[in-house]
Parts: sequence; C-alpha cells; structure tokens
Amino acid sequence: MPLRILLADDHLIVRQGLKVLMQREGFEIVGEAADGQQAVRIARDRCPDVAVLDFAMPVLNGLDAAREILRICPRARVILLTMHTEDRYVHEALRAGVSGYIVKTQASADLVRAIREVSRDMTYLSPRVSRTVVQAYLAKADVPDPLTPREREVLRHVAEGKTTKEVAALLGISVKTTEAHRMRVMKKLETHNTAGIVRYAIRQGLIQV
Amino acid sequence: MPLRILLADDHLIVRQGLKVLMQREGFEIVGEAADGQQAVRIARDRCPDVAVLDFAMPVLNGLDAAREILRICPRARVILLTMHTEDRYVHEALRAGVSGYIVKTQASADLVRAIREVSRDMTYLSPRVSRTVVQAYLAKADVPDPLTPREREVLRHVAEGKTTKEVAALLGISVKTTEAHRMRVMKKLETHNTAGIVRYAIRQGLIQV
DNA sequence: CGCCCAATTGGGGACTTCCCCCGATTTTCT
DNA sequence: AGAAAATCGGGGGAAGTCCCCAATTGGGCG
Repeated sequence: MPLRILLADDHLIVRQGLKVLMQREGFEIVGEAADGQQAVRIARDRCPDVAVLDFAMPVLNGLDAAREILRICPRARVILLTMHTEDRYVHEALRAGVSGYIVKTQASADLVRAIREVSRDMTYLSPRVSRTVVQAYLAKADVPDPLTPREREVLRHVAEGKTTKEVAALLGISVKTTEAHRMRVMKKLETHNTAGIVRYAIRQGLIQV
Repeated sequence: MPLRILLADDHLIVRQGLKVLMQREGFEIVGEAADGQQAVRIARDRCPDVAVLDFAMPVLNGLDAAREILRICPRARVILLTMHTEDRYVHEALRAGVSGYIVKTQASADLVRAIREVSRDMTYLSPRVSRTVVQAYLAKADVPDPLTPREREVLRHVAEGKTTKEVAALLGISVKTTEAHRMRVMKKLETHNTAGIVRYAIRQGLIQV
C-alpha cells in the first residue's frame, strides 16, 4: 500500500515536477492544491498520510494550513517546504506539530527521505534548518524571539505599504502603540528600516509579493 | 537526437523536479546551474539547444544570464521562468532575444511545449504573459515606462535597505539626484513608499529576498 | 547642422513619516 | 503573583515624500 500524499504549492509547474518525482518513488498523490485553503479542503476529504505544503502560498500560508490540517486529521503528517534557510518559524512550525521542514535549495532526495521518515512518525529537518534549530538552542539569547501575533499583524500591514497612521486606524489602536509594535519588530529582526521589514515579511510568506 | 537542455534554478528541489519532467519527455539535460553565472559557464562549455532559466537567481539574474548566453552561443534558445505574471520586463527580455517566457503557475506542459516551439525558432509566451504584452500594446499610455538603468540601480539599493544618503555616496552623486531618481521610480511604479519599491524589486528579481 | 527629447545631474523648501529614546498603565496568561 | 503582551504618551532628530526650479549630455530627426 503506497503512501498517500497531498501536494500543495502555488506554482503549478513546480507542483507537477514534484509530483512526477514522487510517483517515481512509488508514492500516490491523492490531491494537489494551489493554496492553503484548498489544501485544507482536500485533506478533509482525502485524509492523506503525508501533506507536503509550501510555506508561501496565497489565501492561507503553509503553516496555518498545517495547523488546520492537523486539527482535522491528527494522523496525517505534515512537511513544510520553504524557500530560504533562515526561517524563524521553524520553532513555531514544530510546536504546531509539523513533522518535517525542507529547504527548497536542498536535493529532492531529502524530500523523499523526509516523507518516508515522517510516515514512520519520525521528524525530519533539512540540514540547514537543523543548524538553525541547534544554534537556537545553543544561543537562545541572540536568536530574536519570534514575533507576537499583534506584531506580525502590524508587520504585515507595514510590509503591504501602509503608514503607521493607517495601520493604527485599521487596528483601532493609537499611532503610538502601532509605533511601539513596529519598533519592537525592527529590534527583533535587527533591521532599521521599512525595506528590511518588507523583505522579512516576504521571506516568511506573510504577504504576497 | 534529443534536444539538449540547460536547466538553471536556485532551488535544487525544483530543478530536480523539472529535470525528471523533461527527461520523461525525451530531452537530454546537459547541465544544471544554481545561479546565472554557473548557467553562463555551462552554456559556454556545452552549448545547449535550449536554456531554461529562472528569472530570480543569485549572483546573476536570469535575464542578464540570458543576454550573456545568447552572446556566447547565438544558436541557443532561451526560455525564462518567472514567478509572477506582471513582469514589466517581458519586453526587455524579448528585446534581449529570449524566445520563451513561462509563468511558474502555469502547467509544466506549457514548458515542454515551449521547449519544442523555441527549438524550431518559434516564440512561446505563457497565456498570462501574452495578455500582458497585448495589453501593453493596446494601452501603451497607462503601462508605466520601464525604468532607466540608473533608476533600476537606485531602486535596487533602496530595496536592499540603504538610505538615500548611502545610495548617493555609493553612486558618487548628490543626495538630491538620488532623491530625484527615487521619486521618478515611485511615480512610474505608482507607489508612494519604500514598501512598494521593495516588493517591486523582489517581484522583478532585482534583489534577493 | 541645429532642434528636441530623454536621461542624468543638482538644488531649495515644506511637510510628513520614520526611528528611537524615555516614560507609563492595563490586559492576559501561566 | 509574576511575566509577557498590549496599550498610550512626549519629544526630537533623521529620513522620506513631494512640490518647485535649472544645467548638462547624448542621441535621433527633420
């Protein structure tokens, strides 16, 4: 009985490439999705063994989709695919119950291995990610805390081009509070201007480019 | 005699997916590259029939790599892969001699078709790109001019987080001039803040995220 | 050969927004 | 009860945003 896989990536061309790759490994693709919401819907209907989700997807990102999927089918295992190495959300993902975390610059053999591992209830992290996690454990202090929900909310709006005043109005809070959130975000991300905020938001898939 | 393909994308996992996809079509992969410079080097050594280049790559982007490759082996045909539809550089790419332009959200069948077409000296554009080009011809006026070289240069540095003063120092011009470039960029892109500049630069692959 | 146009360069001035320091209270969760 | 998060404020210097203006260069065109 082949492993039943759900595949979610907003780039069809990439998805089809991965599909062929996996079928060649003897996996069965039981569903494909172009965004997080589709992925959740398919997971509910088909309940796959392993869900491979791109982090950066429209409508609903990979991490939030993962939470939802794990809530619906707790027996499913989730692997997140990410573009870049320095994801500060690795921790958050692991806490959310994600079993695998693969950087797209890694070999596809890693993804295949990850799928086999997580299906046997193991956790698989890309070598680059592992280093990040280890470093985080070794030097807790100098890895900036992940952002709080409110900070992420402000970050998103700022990255979308809104001014502090607009964000304040949008969230129904004072400009000063918004400024405070924005400031703490910059401190944590070790950036000192809007450009850094935008690049971070895009790296993390918090906004669409 | 199979078509000889050069494949360049900075995501190994994606590259391998595409590779399998193409091999299944009977194409021969004569080289793989993770950035534009590698692609150029391989093209010089192996002179492929078709070079499939991702637009957004480190070191040297797909468009600039395409120019270089076409200079070295004029008989090669180049297909650019891009993440998003609204690329204002389609024109520039076509003028540079690129034969195909594929949006990654399209089906991989499109890529395969494109490869066959361009190898017979035809031009292939993704449906979405075609629309962009047609629209540009229909409504020249409201498609903002592509940026001038100098403006792109300023744009890049701003998107990387540099202040106007720093950019001015870097380019050896006055702050006021830099400001002028920056202003014109914003006018053309119809954005009014740094965030918009950064998103545009990333969309166009002018900077690494 | 002149003329124009686009690109690039430079500046003045005004207003807004950002960035960062200081302080504080309240809410929320453990 | 204590910690973390979220809230709000003052003040001030730096940077960005958006007008105005003009000079130079280089290339295309009648």
